[in-house]
Amino acid sequence: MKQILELITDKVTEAFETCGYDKKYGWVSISNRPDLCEFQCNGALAAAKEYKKAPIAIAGEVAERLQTLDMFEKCESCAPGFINMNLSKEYLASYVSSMSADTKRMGVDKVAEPKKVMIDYGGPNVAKPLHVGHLRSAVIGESIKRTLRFAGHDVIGDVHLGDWGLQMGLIITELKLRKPELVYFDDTFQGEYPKEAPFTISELEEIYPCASAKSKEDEAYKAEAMDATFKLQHGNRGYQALLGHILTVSVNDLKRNYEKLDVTFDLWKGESDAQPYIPDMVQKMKDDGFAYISDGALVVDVKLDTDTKEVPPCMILKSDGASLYNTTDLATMVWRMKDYNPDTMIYVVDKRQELYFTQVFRCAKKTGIVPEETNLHFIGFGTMNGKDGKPFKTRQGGVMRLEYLLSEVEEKMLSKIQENGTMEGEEAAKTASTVALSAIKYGDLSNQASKDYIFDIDRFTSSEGNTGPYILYTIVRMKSILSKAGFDKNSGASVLAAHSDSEKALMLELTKFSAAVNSAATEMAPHKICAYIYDLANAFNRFYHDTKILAEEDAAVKNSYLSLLALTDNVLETAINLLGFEAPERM
RNA sequence: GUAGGCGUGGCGUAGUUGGAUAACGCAUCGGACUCCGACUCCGAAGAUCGCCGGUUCGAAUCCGGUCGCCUACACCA
Repeated sequence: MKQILELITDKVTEAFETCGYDKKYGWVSISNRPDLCEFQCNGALAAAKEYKKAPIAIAGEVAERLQTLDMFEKCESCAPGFINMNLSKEYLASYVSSMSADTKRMGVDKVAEPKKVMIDYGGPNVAKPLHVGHLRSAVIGESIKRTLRFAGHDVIGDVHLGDWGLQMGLIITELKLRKPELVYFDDTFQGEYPKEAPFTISELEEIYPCASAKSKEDEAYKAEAMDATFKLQHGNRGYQALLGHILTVSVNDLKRNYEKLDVTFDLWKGESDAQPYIPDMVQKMKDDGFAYISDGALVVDVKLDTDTKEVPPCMILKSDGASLYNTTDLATMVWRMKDYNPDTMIYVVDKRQELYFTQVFRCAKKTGIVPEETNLHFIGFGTMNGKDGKPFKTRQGGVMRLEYLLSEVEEKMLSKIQENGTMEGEEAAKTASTVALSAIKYGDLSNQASKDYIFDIDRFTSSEGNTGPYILYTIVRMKSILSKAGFDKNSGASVLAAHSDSEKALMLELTKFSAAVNSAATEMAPHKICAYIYDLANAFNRFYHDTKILAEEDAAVKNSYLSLLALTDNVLETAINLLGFEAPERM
């Protein structure tokens, strides 16, 4: 279905042409003066230069021609040369009705050329609990994934686990100290290792920080951990079996936590999956003459003449010959290209890693790991700060676990529900977590991803203002009316011409859905969806305020109202789904 | 030091391919409704868009300079 702006632009373009002007002047935008009109065209102002004619004269000619169309209710020129347009109520109603008939997509077309997109987000570390630092990547990545998918692309999400390196050696070392009797530490053992892991997730979460702290004080301990890491990476059977257990236990726990956030991944690959590709990759870089030794380390130059800043070479191997983060990330691209051959790879990462990723991206292109036409896209997000404007910390000053943050917000929502006394028990708890998630995600996503933002729990959980709970409340209210009326939400029934200004305004807002989704998808900017949702919710509330829906006596009018409500509900629920949360039935 | 980002009413944020009176929320003040579920609606007050200059008929937006804050600058990920 064509977007409303395209349809109008088509007509205005045509009018410019028939009046003898270039069609490029016919572009139309949504009015920035809603008090004057709904849509505007500024083309006459620009055309005035080329045709050496007063802009108002050009605008007048074009407007006169447009007036003859029944698409418009009003179409007039306005000093110094604007063309102001209002759609006719009938035309608008018919457009909205066709949106309504399309109950799955509400008039949003899929992209003409779907791309295969891999999106790398999450980035949790094995054996370590998720903390608030992981929140933004998960929330933003999930939303972009869903939005691109809705737009029609083929999207694969990969969690990209941190499951390689010294941390594994540390865990093994500490485990050996505590339970030396385990068969994993018996080098002579030839049999099959137990299927059951020799630890639980809570033990694991305790072991890692303990080992990490010890290694900082105890040189010998650290040496042992490094040795364990080396053995693990060079085929020690027992250690590899342990790694398998660590992965299983940890990934199960991570899945549980991501599930609470309503975040899912198609792939649970990690750094360890990239290791087999490293030797050949490095060898090829050497053979092709890209990699050379600098200060003992193997590097690839990625500087460009156009750089205004110093871009250091991309390091491939450390001077001791060991691989590092870069190596793993590049090798990850190797298997991603080999197994999936995506058109685009997106990385949703802290913006402080931008320079690092330009190095890696350039290196990947230069060495041919990734072909020139593949799009590598870095989405850097800012820091989540506390009310003091500094990075978010617990009261004790530590890093807060994501689970605790989540339950704190849930408790807050639960107490609100209890105050209202509308529900209790399991339903109350479930609703509280649904609303809590909306508060957290909407609070995050309504800001531009690249900017820092302040996590203000009181503001985010409020049911007033531009918040998740406000949006949900608006939706719940609509659902309630629809169910009271016994209206089938998915009937796709048509809508009559607007009876009031607020109803027309609501319809106009609905027509902008397609454009909003499109720009959010192409710009990978979830905050655009938030802005749209909020505008739509407001438009609905204005309509709701001055229209008695259930009490409407004319059955046809009432039915039209309900259709409009169903469509609004449908659009809002689809939109919040793109943000990664959903609405409860009641709240 | 070099490079990048940011600076918009008291607070939190939109708006940056240049376009009409700089938008929204919170907070403040005044009304309406209290009916279809924590509400909602209408209105008022409040910003020389960090500062200076330039380009333009027109600048929050582009250019130059300047101040402030944040960040990154190879053997950590």
